[in-house]
Amino acid sequence: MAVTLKEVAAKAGVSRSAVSRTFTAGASVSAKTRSKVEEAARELGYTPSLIARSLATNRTELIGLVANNFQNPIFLEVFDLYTQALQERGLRPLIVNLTNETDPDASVQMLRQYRVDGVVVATSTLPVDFANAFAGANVPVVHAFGRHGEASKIPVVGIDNKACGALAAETLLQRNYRSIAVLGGPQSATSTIDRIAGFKDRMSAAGQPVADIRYASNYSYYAGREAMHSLLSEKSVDVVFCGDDLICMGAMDAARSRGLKIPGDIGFLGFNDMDMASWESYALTTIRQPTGDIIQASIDLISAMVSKPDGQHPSRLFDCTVVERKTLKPVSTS
Amino acid sequence: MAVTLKEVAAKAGVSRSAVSRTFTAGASVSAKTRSKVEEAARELGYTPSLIARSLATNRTELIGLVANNFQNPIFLEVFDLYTQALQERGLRPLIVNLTNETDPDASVQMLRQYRVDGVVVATSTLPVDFANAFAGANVPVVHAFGRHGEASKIPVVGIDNKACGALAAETLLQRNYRSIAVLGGPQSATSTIDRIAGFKDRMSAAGQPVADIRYASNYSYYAGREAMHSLLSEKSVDVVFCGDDLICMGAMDAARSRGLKIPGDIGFLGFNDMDMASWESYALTTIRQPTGDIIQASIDLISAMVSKPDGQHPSRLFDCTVVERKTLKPVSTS
DNA sequence: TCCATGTTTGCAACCGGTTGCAAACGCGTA
DNA sequence: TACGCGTTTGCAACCGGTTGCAAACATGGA
Repeated sequence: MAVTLKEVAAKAGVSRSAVSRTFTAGASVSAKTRSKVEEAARELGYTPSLIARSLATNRTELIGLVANNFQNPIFLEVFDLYTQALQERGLRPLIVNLTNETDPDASVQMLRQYRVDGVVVATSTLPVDFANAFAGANVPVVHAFGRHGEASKIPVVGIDNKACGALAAETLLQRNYRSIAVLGGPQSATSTIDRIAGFKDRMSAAGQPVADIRYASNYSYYAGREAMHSLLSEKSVDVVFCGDDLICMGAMDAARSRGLKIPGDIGFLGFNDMDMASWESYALTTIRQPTGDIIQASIDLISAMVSKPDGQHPSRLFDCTVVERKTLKPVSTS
Repeated sequence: MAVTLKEVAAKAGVSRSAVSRTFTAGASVSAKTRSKVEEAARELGYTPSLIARSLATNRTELIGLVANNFQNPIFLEVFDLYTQALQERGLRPLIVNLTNETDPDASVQMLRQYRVDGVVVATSTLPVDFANAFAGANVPVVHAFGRHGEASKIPVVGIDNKACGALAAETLLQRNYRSIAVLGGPQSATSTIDRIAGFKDRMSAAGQPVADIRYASNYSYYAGREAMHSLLSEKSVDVVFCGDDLICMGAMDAARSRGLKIPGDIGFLGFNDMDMASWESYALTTIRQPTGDIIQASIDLISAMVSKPDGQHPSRLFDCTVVERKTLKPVSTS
């Protein structure tokens, strides 16, 4: 059906190797042959088959991208950046939607079947079997947005969640908030656990209690709203540190629907700085996670691991920063 | 590196064909051979190479998914549904991020290089060359969310934008709105053109003028907000029909920042019914586009085209419906 | 026991490229 | 003109599977 190497070779009056070489960078071809081949290829509308090439070279230029947060808009940014950054490097993402139903084994299996050169897992929690499954098959894996310092050998690119939790506490303490609550992401997520740990450490260092800690059932607006309603029906607090902007927006709407003014009656501090955080109806003060840097670094890392499997490939952590908008009262200058 | 057919065959004491056949559905293998092979494969951790198989069978099970709306959260829903639906059918998406910078030719080229079985284009405007490029290579293409009734041979799955525009006009007329404005998506998008055409037809059928028509520069919150500010600085209107929910949210925030109450002072009607439309801070009354149905149908269609290239493959259109929330005043019962 | 029939098996060619190797070539110099 | 050296070229084997074909095998009936 499609035009093949052989046909181009015949038309150009050269060998198949010659054609192959004109299409592989850095191979030795004379200018004359090259132009003959290129002309023939153009006339025939030849497109080299990456499938065949992959088979011969044992490289597919395919990177598995595993994710499970298809509900959270932050992931759209992640997607956008990944697909573009990979495209720029001549790589292609093969996406796995790791929803709760599909079992991880099947996904591992399918990525191995396609002989992906490497895998980037972009979920805060990495199923442990994943690591082993790919390690067993000698496929490099990078864990983006993952937990640092795990026993696992898989390099991580992300943030220091404990430090970010501490930064959040610091931010609230500076403003003299007294009754401080935490509304985290799913309780089982390592990112949640670490952030809250960092948060509590900083609070107790300042001799302050944490008024309430609870968890949204998932990273969604609705989960945030529901958890916040449940919190407010039990007690009143001055400020809430949320584990995710989306959760925070849900929480804000819950507070507003109970007649509370933001930031007058209650303050909110988000996490991520997703695009929507700047929308006027929310104008969320939030801890910014440098998504772009993390993604760029994780692609750099996986590329390096693919080309130098035996090299050193250390984890990389980035700093978070506070983005000031309108959901917290100003820093106390007393 | 990876375990191959040959090694499994050797271990199981059978021919390579026998191994191949135990891994291809519907092939003739005795129960005894099959179990020998399966055991050997398990012990060796064998995973058949889809690359090699694709080369031999001329089928990759890869579907190109081309999109350019990586900014719009509606696309996350689209993504989620596509990846899942494809996974269920044993197909895999190969995603192309058609940003303004990347030239379409390169994307066509890369999808052809990977020998995708088919392509789903999920953007409202399909670059015309796309069609020809794939048609030339005999690759089936489906245009999801596209314009129906074009001269092009490419089947479309989507909605009847003119009818939806008329539905929007009808909805506003029923509520006795008088000074009615339209804030469309990008002016060049065919979906915008058609919706507005349908809208105007219905309005003039009722003998009503359209107070203002303008366009957001892209499908974003910010573009909507900016366009709305520009509208309100020139005139005041009773209600605005927006070409997209996201644009509508931006427009709502612009109106609110000027002190207008919704729906008291001004009404809004959105389009799409994306997840966020139901958030309390917006509670958008909107025209719902059945995204899930469209995606499912487009996958059905592309699958059919792949397996029966010569069959009839008609376009499919779905109906839109109005989702009532809180941004319009009630239907007038006079 | 022999034959006809249907099933299972292995052989070998093929899918469309890549690449090590040695032969052929081009070119400057003696 | 002959020689040596670096470049370009074609040959042929290989990547890891599939599959048409014919031989080998099993099964049941005569």
